[in-house]
Amino acid sequence: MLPVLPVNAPYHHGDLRAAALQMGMEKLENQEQPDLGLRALARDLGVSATALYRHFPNKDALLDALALEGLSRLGHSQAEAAEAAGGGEAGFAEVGITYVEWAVRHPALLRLIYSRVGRVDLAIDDPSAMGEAFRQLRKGIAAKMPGDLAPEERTAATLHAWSLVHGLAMLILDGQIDYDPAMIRKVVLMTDFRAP
Amino acid sequence: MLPVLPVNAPYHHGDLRAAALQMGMEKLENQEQPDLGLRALARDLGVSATALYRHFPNKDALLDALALEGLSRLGHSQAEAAEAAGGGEAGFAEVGITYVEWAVRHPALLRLIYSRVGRVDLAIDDPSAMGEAFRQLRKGIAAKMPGDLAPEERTAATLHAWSLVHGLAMLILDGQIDYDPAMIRKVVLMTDFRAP
DNA sequence: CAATCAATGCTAACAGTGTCAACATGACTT
DNA sequence: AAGTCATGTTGACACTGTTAGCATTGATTG
Repeated sequence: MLPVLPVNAPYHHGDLRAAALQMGMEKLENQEQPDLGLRALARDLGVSATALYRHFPNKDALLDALALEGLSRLGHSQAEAAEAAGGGEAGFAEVGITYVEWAVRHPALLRLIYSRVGRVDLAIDDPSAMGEAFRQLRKGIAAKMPGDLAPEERTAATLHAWSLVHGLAMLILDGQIDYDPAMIRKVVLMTDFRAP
Repeated sequence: MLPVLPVNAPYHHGDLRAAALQMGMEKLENQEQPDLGLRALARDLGVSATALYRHFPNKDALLDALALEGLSRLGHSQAEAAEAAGGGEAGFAEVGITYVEWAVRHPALLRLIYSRVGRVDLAIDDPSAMGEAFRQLRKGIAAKMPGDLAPEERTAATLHAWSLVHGLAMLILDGQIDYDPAMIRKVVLMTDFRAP
C-alpha cells in the first residue's frame, strides 16, 4: 500500500484514474474493512488528495466506479458459472452457490456494491451502467433456470433465487451464519420451483 | 427535529441518554438516510456534542444501542407474528412475510442493525446482548416451522427462511426489487422443506 | 443546614475528512 | 518556439469524532 511510483516520479502521473481504481480494488480485495477515504487513497498513491478531483467529480463517483467494476466482475463470475454448470435444477443451484462463494471471497467488494446501488447517480452519458450490470447479473442467475415455467413463475423463481443467495451471503458476511459449503448447498437445493 | 427542551432549559437534562436514543429512533423511523452524526444529534437535542460522552463511550456505542433497540423491536414483531399465524407452512410463510414488511416499514433501522452486527463489541456486563437478540429472532422465525423435520433439516430450513426473507428485504430496500406484496407472498411460498 | 462530591454539563482544541479556489507544471498543437 | 489545456500542487474552509479541563448542579454526608 506504499506509494506506487518510483523515486523520481514525474509531475504527471500517466493514468491516475486507472491507478486509483486499481489501488481501491487492491484494498477491497485484501482488507475486510478497507479505508477508502479520498485522502488515504491519494496518500497511498503518492499523490495529493485534490489530484483525484481531476478524474472524479467527488468521492462518491470514485466509489461508484469501484462498485461498478466489482459488479461487472461478479456478473462475469455468474456467467461463467452458468456456462459451466450442467442443466436442470442441480445446475441452477450451482450458479447460486457460485454467488455465495464469490461473496465470501470478496466480502468488502460485495458490501461496497450493495451499499452504492441505492442511489444510482452515475455519469450522464451512461445513466444506467449500474442498472445494466444488474440486469446482466439477473440474466446470469436466470440462465440456468428450469425452462418449463410460466413467465410469472419465472420472475418469481429468479427473485427467489437471488434473494436466497444474497441473504445467505449477507448473513455469512455479517457473521450470523458460519460458512459451511455443505450446508449452503443443502439450503440452496431446498427450493421447489413448482410450488403453489 | 428542533431542540427538545423549553426555553429555560435547566443545566442538567434529566435523562439525556434516553432522549438521545429516542431522537435517534425518530430519525431512523422518519428518514431514509438519517444523519446520525454525533454533533448533529447533539444539536437537535439542544445540547453540546461532548455531553453525549457522559452517556456513551463513543459514537459506535450509541449506534450499537440504537441497533440493539431496533433488533429487539424486530424480534417482538416476529414473535407476535409467530403467535398470530396459523399452523402449517402457510403460517410459517406468514412469519417470513412479516419480516419483509417490517423491513419495508423501517428501512433505515434494519440497515443500521445489520451494519452494526458485524463488530459486536457491546457492554462488558452484557457481552452477548446482540447475540441474544438474534437468537430470539431465529427462534421467532423457527417457531412456526413444520415440526416433523429432522434436526439438521430444521437448521437448514431456518437458514433458508432467514436468508430468503433477509435477501428479499435487502434487495427491496436497495431498490432492486419492487415492493409487491403479492409477489413477495408467492416467492416466500416457493420453498419445499422436504426437498432432497 | 452547610459542606462536599460525584454526575453531568460546557468550551476550547486537535487531528482527520471532503471539497473548493488559485496557482504550477508540463505535454501536445500550431 | 509559443501557447493552451489537461493535470498536478498548496492552502483554506467547514465539518466530523474525540479529548482535556473547567463549570454547574443535585445528592450525600457531617
